[in-house]
Formats: sequence, C-alpha cells, structure tokens
Amino acid sequence: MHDDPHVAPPAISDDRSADLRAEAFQGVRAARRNELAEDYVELIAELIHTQGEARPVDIATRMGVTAPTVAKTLDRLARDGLITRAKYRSIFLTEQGRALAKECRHRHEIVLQFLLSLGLDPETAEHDAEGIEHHVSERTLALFAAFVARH
Amino acid sequence: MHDDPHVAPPAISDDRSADLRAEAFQGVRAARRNELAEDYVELIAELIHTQGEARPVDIATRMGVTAPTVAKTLDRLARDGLITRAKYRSIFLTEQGRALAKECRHRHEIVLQFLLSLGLDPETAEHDAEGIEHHVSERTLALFAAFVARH
DNA sequence: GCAAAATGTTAGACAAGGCTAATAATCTGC
DNA sequence: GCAGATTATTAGCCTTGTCTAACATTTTGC
Repeated sequence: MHDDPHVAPPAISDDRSADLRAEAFQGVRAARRNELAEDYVELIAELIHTQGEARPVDIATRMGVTAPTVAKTLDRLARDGLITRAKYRSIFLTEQGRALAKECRHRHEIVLQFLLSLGLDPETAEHDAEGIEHHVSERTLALFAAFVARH
Repeated sequence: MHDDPHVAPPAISDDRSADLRAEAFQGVRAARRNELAEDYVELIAELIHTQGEARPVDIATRMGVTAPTVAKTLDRLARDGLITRAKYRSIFLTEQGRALAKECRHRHEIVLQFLLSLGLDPETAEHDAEGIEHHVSERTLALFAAFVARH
C-alpha cells in the first residue's frame, strides 16, 4: 500500500506515479476522441456564419478529406446530438452543437492570440493552434489569456 | 480561378484560405497518427532507464490500457522499425526508436518547463504537456525554450 | 425544361486502436 | 522442481476514420 521502507523512496511512489500517468494518458486519449468532432462543429459554425450555410462539399474541401468521409462523420455528429441534417440538405447545429462550437472558438482564439503574443508568425500560429487547442486545460487557458492581456 | 470582382474580396481568397486550412488539418491528422507511437517510445525509453527493462505489463499500467492492446501496438511499432521484440521477452528500442524517444523527451521537457514557467501547477502542467507536445512546431518550441530561459 | 455539372449518398474495403475471453509461457516460493 | 501467480499472446469483436467506386439527387445554364 505504502512505500517499501527498505528502498529510497522517490518523491512519489512508483504505483502512484504510474496511476497518475495512466490517468493523464486516458485524459489525452479522451481528448483525442473529441478532436475531430470539435473541428467539424467549429468549421460548420464558421461556414454558417461566413457562407450562410454549411454544405458537405465545403467541409470536405476545408478539412482536406473526401465527401464520403464527411458524410460518415456527419452521421456520427448527428447521432451524438451535435447537428441535424436531412438528405441532400445543408447542415445545422443543435443547441449543444452551437455551445460546443462557441467554446471551441473561444479556446482557439485564446491559443492563437497567445502564440502570436509570443512572437510566432501568423501561419505557424494558426497551424499550431489547431493542434494545441484540444489539449489545453481551463487553467492553462486562463494563463494564456492573462499573458495575452498584459502583452 | 480568381476572386469574383463583384464581391468585396477578403484579405485572402476563399479558395486559397480553404486550401491552407485543408493543409493545416492534414498536418494535424498526420501528427495525430504519430502521437501514440511517440507516447509508447518515450515511455519505453523511460522504463528502460528507470527499471532496467521495458515490459508490456508496465507499459499497460502506465498507459492505462489492457495488455492485448499493448501487444498489438508493440507489433505495429516493431513493424515500423521503432522497437525489436521477441516472444515473452522485454522490449528494446532500435536506433530509430531511440532517436525518436530522445526527440520526444526533449520536446516534452521544454513544453513542461514552459508551462511551469507560466505558473501552472505541476500536475496540470504534466497533463497538458502530454497532450500539447505532439502539436508544437519547431518554431513554437524555440519560443517556448527562449521564454523558459529568461524566466 | 432539360442535359450536364455539381453535389450528396451508399456500399464496401482497410488500418488503427480499443476491448474481453481463452490460452500459453515464464517466474516465484516453498 | 513443481504449483500457483504473474505475465504475455492469440483470437475475435467493435468503433472510428479514411478511401474508391458506383449511384442518386439537386442545381445550373442554356
């Protein structure tokens, strides 16, 4: 249960450390599972805003995947209650989808501004923000926002 | 091909912007495909260093997955030339695997120190670093390192 | 208002990454 | 040195996310 008294104990016992690690990885894997949904929902919100509607073909172009891939992914999003769709019609966000999109956009914006504040060029900043935004905790986000505010 | 002259052109044409976006997402997806391999290789290196050997059971515990999942993943890593293994024996890194592990550890360390410098608590920092490290470009990493150096 | 173009869907394949259940090998303690 | 515990593997299933090929529908341009 506790540290073996005969060996020099590390700062944290191996068991506890391994458990913490496992939790961290499980959290990361959970985040990874949501990344694609978040990317889609964020993009759909943006398309609705800028183009007036979100069509599969535009999603496919911007995501860099084929139309059938988009179709299947949209089916999953619909199943998960993030969007509604009708055959051959464009996509709508549900209330839940809109909430997620808003949250994602917020996170994305803070991460992006943070990277820019740090002196990164806009293109790399956009690129890295896309990858990083899904893995930033509330605490880290708050620190990023504070940093942006004072620079 | 070019902007329709009848509408107010955005800073960047929609086509170009959509292409850039597609590239960014493809890059992110590519990074995602490597994440698991990087996590494993990094962990294997650490286990070899701290325990003297890397056994599947310890990998499973620390990754928070079951033994068969580890076995299958290790087969892929072996196929991809990152590790060598023999039935019922512990795992070794190839030259390529060691190089990847070293690079990952380096990135991880910088991201972690950066988050700590920013004032994040150690546990959250470790957790976020685990997710972020795979999505940080060379440029961003350099900026992180510079920030750590002057704080 | 119809033919052609554009868009959307369906079917089916495949790899990755996860699981459980069952089996096999190794290691450990007496 | 053997029985039981631990560890590793295999088999088989599931979901996600990607693709191509084929087909269906809608939109558009005369």
